[in-house]
Amino acid sequence: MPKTILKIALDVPLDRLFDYLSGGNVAQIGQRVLVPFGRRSQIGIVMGFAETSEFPIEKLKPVTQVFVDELPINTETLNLIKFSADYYQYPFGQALLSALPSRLRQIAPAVSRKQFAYQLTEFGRTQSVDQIPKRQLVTRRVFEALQASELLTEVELDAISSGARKAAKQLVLDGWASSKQVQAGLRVLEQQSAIEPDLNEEQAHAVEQIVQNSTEFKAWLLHGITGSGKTEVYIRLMQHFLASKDAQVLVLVPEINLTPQLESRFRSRFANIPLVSLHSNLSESERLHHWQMAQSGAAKIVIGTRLSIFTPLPNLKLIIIDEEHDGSYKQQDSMRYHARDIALVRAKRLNIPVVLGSATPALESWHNATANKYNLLSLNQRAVTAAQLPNIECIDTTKVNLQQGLTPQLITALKLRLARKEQSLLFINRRGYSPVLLCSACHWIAPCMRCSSRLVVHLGQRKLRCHHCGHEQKIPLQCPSCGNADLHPTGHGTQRLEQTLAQLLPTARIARVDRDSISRKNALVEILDKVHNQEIDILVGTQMLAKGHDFPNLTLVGVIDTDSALHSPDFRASERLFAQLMQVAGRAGRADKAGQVIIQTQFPEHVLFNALRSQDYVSYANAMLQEREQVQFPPYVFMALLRAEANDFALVQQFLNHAFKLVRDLSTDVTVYDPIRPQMERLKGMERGHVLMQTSNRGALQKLLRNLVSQLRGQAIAAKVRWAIDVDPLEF
DNA sequence: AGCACGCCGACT
DNA sequence: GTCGGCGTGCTC
Repeated sequence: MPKTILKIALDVPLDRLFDYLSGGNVAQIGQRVLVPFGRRSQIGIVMGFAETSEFPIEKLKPVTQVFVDELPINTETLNLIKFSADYYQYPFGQALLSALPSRLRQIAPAVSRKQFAYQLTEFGRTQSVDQIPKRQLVTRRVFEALQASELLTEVELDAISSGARKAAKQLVLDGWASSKQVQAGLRVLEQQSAIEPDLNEEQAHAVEQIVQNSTEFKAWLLHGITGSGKTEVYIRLMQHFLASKDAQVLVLVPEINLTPQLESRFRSRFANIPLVSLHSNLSESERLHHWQMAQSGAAKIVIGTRLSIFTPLPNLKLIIIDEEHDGSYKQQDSMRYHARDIALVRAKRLNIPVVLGSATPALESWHNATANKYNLLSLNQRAVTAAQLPNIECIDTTKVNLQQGLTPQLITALKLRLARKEQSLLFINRRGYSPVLLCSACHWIAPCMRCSSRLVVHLGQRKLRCHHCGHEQKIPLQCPSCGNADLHPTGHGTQRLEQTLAQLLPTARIARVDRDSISRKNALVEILDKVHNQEIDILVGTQMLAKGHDFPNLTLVGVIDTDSALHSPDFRASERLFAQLMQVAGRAGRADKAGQVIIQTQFPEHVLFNALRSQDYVSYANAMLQEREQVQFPPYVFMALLRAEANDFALVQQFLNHAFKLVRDLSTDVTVYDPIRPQMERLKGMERGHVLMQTSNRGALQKLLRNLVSQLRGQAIAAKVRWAIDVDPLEF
């Protein structure tokens, strides 16, 4: 009996596979297919074969099309996604399809597209670069590259410059070059790799340890203070692994902002090794192309954001997770996975090493390191030996007269840098002009109608804006509550700080970096270039500035207001704040100049600042862990949230009460708490609530969640609210 | 999730 | 008389 039935995963919120007749088509596991589903067509992935079906055989439909020209997804990737879907209580088909580039979710064959490639004509070969005007730099470089190479594809041209395609087209018009269509591939230009810096003893030790254990699963926690040269350790490791034929390395980075930076550093050091990036700033076709290069094994280095943890990589030999503590590794909608945790699972299943790098490891990771589940490697010296640690001081804002929110000490320090022609960075985690619009008469505050939040004043556009739902409205001329015309923007945001500085220090050249000023595609790169060229004296910005950027002439970092995080009800707030402040402090004095960090706070004696002043992650982490253990918080217990939202809170409450009772009856090993409302009670017009489940027994929690989800799916009330399970939640 | 069917209220 | 509201049910 031939196996004529295909078991197919579809992008539907039903956690099962669907049976189809193969219809004579030959398909492999992991292959993409098109099938009829209800009245429409759907893309599916073949997950298995069978001879019989539980479903009435006469109702089975045949698959419409098998995309035989595409590589099937390998079983390692399928199994990893299956594990994730089970662990995070998410329908497998949806988890699988959402891990693919969007082009592969669309109903069209996605064979690698054709692209144009250029070569010199007979005439072009007789020409010299000196005939091209010196100012047409890109054209000159493209011409030289064409001289050096037989054929250059568009992707290869992109590596020269963003204007290189245009220059190549012009060369065709001039008769110097010709173009033709070729199958998209991935070659690299022959060029010299950048010079290798020497490693210090700690770096060398770290590399050696991992290299000596390179063929088995081990989790390495690379704890290195800012400037200690973690990236150089990654590069040496990659060199080692990539030396064996076909080997692939996956590097995860927290945000797209950091991708181009690391990408160019890797490209300069791995000039002849094919590298692709995977992040949401790519166009759909770029994303597909890069993904397919990874899947085929052509790309040896893959650098990407969290979603790239699910990329099929046939010869994966090493996973590196940079800034492993970063919260953006956790997806906050649909399947709420943590890319770092999935990376650990993937490495373990492949029996390969995984390296977690951070200056301030997540407490979960630190806990695992101290419990010897992870292997700890410490980098305590700054890689540039002359570089000194910054001097950190807290200024008590209750004891001095503030000038527009700035302490005299900070202003003096800023003036000193200006006089010395050194640069400063002011860190303030609030976008906009001021976070609150306040009525001086009745103390009315402009609220967001759709969220339980306040509207932020944006003076530039003369608008009030909600940073949670994006709602915008005009700034009212009088108080809607009492009619008073005296409305005050209260508190400080980046825009106001920028304005204040311009008044106080009229000679200073100031640049602001936040989501508003960076929305244009190359804006951040342009500002950072200006900083490097000493065209900026003071940078004002949000946490976007905290990460990765290296400014040798920056010697002062000011932190304006972080007190709200000190007393936040979120038990992870202080961990996050500490990591953030360590990171910004690390921006100061990276080269041969000692840095100064000034923190303005009402609580200068807070333990967090004491730890920060001595740059002592280890003691602070241990102290935080002790606290967590006493009150039984993660990592000492495992948590899961049942989140729900609806227009009408009564429905949410009814649903959560029902779920609460279910959980109570389902498991004795898991503690369940009464439904409560999250910090953001209302978001985008939806009333929200959640139920917290907690246990020291991960297996019991998994079992409970499986039962809970299957029971809830049948309930009428569950259809009236939007609900989701969040395993190992980061936000409450 | 879509997309149907289905049974009740105000409109050309 | 029908257009359309969203409840309910199904998809191999």
